[in-house]
Amino acid sequence: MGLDDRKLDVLRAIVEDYVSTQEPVGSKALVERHQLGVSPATVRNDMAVLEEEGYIRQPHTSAGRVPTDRGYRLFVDRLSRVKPLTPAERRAIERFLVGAVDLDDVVHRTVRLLAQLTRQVAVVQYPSLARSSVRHLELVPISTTRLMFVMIADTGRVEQRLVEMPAPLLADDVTDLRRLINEKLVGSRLSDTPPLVQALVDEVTPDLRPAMATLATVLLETLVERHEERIALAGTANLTRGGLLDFQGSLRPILEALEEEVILLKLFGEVEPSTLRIRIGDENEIDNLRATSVVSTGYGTGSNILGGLGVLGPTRMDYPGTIATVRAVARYVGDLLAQN
Amino acid sequence: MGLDDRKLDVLRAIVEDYVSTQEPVGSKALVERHQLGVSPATVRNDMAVLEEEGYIRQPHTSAGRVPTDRGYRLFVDRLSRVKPLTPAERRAIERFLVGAVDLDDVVHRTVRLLAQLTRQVAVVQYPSLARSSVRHLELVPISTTRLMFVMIADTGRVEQRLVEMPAPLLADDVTDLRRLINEKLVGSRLSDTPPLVQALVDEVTPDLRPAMATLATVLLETLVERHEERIALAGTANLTRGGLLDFQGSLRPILEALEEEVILLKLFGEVEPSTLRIRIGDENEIDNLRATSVVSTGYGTGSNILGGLGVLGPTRMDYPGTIATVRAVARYVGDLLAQN
DNA sequence: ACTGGCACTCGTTACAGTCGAGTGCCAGAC
DNA sequence: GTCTGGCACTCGACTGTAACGAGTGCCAGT
Repeated sequence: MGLDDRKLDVLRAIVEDYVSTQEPVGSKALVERHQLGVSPATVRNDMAVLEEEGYIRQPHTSAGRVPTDRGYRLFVDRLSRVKPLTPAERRAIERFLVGAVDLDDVVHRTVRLLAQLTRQVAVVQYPSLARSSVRHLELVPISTTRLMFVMIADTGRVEQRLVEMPAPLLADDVTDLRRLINEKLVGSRLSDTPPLVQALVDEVTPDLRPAMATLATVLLETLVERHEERIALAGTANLTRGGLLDFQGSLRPILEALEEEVILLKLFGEVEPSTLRIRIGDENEIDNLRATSVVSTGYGTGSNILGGLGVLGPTRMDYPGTIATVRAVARYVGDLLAQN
Repeated sequence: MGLDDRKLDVLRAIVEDYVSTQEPVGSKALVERHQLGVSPATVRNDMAVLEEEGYIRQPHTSAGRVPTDRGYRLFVDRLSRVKPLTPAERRAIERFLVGAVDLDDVVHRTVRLLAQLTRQVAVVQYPSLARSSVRHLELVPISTTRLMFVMIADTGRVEQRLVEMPAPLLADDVTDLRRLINEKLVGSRLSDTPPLVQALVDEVTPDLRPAMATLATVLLETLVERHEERIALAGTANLTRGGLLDFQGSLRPILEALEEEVILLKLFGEVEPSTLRIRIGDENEIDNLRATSVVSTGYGTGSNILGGLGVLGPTRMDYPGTIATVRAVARYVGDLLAQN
């Protein structure tokens, strides 16, 4: 299959024009707007080949061409160059963090920044507990049989949980439990804690064993199970840009998908170190998102990856710009979190 | 202005029909679907009066009538009866809370429940800190000059904040500070703390005074300022029901408004005890929400109001059903929080 | 291998005509 | 005085036709 350089140029031009105008692009308009050095007729021949190969298609017989998911994929993989951030964007990113007082604040600012810069729906996963380590564990007596258990992770994330104890506890007991738990668990990665937690039960004096067993259960539930993954979302209003031309007319399935934390976690939480991942249209496993593209990446301190973030938008999106922004924001957030 | 009983019946019938069919309702259809005991012609005369008074209007000359905001207002105030919950709804509400492990969980379940039952956008404010009281304050040393400060409220809400200390602290210093702060503040309502916090600085030994002053500042910031109000949202996908016929075609302004915490707080956070408030269309002060109605109420334990919750939807909504659901959910959440 | 020319397709727009739901009004009945 | 049946009228929704034009595919010529 002959996809020579010019055909690739044509595809690139089609993608760029369609992304910016939102309208099917014809051969004549193409040669006018790009210096291709050939006539419309030649471009038409190239287009016919590109269509045969499945990179573009015609919405109607008498309309211009539109990239297919496959076309976007080729564009992203081989035809686009990184678009450097504008100074304004750079400044916006640098400025967004001044005055961020805590983790919540950082995450919220980040997600809004991403939404604003890319003009798309932005998603930021809170630093995953599984990938953090324990900085401190606190037990606060609420009543003799109730404890509030608070965990502080090195990322600044705090989780708490009310625990019902099997038998009344004395203040000294609580102190003992607290000391023991902290001794054994502080500093270890949460994903490594299960064996440590198990071992805790044996470390303790027999009379405290039931209490510690209860605590251990709750610890495992809170620290290890998926429940504690949190996610922030912003920019849903951006879905309405392009007046429903994207998304074949219905925002419904997309809004529904965005409300499912499980789905968001699947999209933005499963990241490999320093890899930026792009899912275009049909490449999405989520049926509701077949009309969208997702750009996601991990962020973290150095090689240690903490969580994922990214954006979701129409397949017709400015990939080079979006990619650059997502990368830059991820790097900044990572640096910021490394500071504390 | 003569609005006799029959005219009111006609208005009620119009509202009910329009809400359920989503289409302008004409005189003939009205007498067929409701036992009004009069002819279409009579109804038409009544309609003319209702229109003159501004309760209904005609989208086009040859179309049926549609209630105006004013018409809905009259309907809500004087024409609708409370619609009892269905057993299924009752069961759903009772079931939603089983297994709620912490405050986050309660709030999330509540907001999803509300969205599901009313089929609208649901909003739940976390128990307001200003209206809670302090259960415990914890200081966790991160380094010699950094503390993590954690506050646990009686509602189960937990707030944390990283504090940079002006000078290194010893472990004993931290213990002292912790004890003192807890002694003075535990049990008091957050809105009452500012003078207490001020007094703290004087209670402490001179060498700890700078440290305490720093802490006091952070305490005030964290506890008293608006920043700490949190809000949960669900059901935005419900905005797309009725295929953009509501909302004059654009979800944009509504989605934008829903992203502004400030706006949501204004709508759902300013509640008076056990009052259910309804804002219909133009009655909203937020321009972006002129095409929507908001039903909000407070929830709390007994007379002590903790926060607000409610729903937002098209002015064309099932007011009696929505009101009943919002009330019921608020009561349940209040009871649930009272238990802990 | 590229180009100019040409016939063809088909969606878009405009316009005219019909249909019918719904109205307002009025004269007459109760 | 209030309600009703009847009737003319309005106007949006829908249908069909025609003209338009952007864009294409193909082919012969350079």
